Amino acid sequence: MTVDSTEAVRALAALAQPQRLAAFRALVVAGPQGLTPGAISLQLGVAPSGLSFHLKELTYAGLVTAEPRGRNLIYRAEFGRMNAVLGYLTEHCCQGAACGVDAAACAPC
Amino acid sequence: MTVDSTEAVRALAALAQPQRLAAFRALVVAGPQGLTPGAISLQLGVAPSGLSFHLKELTYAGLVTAEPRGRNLIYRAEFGRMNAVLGYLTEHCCQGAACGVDAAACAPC
DNA sequence: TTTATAATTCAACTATTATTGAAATATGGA
DNA sequence: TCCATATTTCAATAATAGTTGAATTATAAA
Repeated sequence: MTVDSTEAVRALAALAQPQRLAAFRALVVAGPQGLTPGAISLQLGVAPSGLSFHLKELTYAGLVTAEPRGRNLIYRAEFGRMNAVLGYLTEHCCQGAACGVDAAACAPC
Repeated sequence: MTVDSTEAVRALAALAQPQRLAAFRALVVAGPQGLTPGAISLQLGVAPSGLSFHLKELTYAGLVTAEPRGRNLIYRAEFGRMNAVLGYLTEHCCQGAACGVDAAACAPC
């Protein structure tokens, strides 16, 4: 999976906000099991309506998905998309220059 | 070199704008030689005053530096910083989950 | 010293994004 | 059916970001 520059900008914008980055990180930690907005709201101490706005931004950027489950929604991080964004940045950060990337920085995955 | 979440947000915000991402990419391609604002302005077709604003954002985020040279400025991409941002995202994208990162995505560097 | 060039700064304006609280929608359980 | 819970939507507002063109600063060259 790859991402073009417009999609990259969208994803970067989605993550470029403290609460959204925190929400995304929480979803990353939660893994495939995902989290409900209520759980995220509680965990981060953000108002539900504000969180809903932010989750919509992340969804629009393709970084998370939502699945209805009873009267909850389960939000999950879209790891494939996030990796595609990382791929875009890696590729365009290194083009035409020895950029000294430490392979170890990639290893934790 | 590493980056905390505040610095990561700052860098993401700096790149989350089409003209800035384009300017940064141009500087990455230019490598250590760097580019003057005039050259970037010409290359991307952006107004000098607008470009100056955008370059200031990138500088504030630590992603570029400026060095005076005669009556020009030479802007250069800060590869170390960019890699630190990539490191932050990689680390926090993978935490607690098998995220299926393709090692090849890291290889181009 | 004067002139031309490179870039930034500033002010005014427009557009986008974020926050808040109240109202709406929908589901599950009593 | 009725009530409580989970979440979203909406409207109003506040804050931040981006654009434009004119003015400013500083350097180099004539």
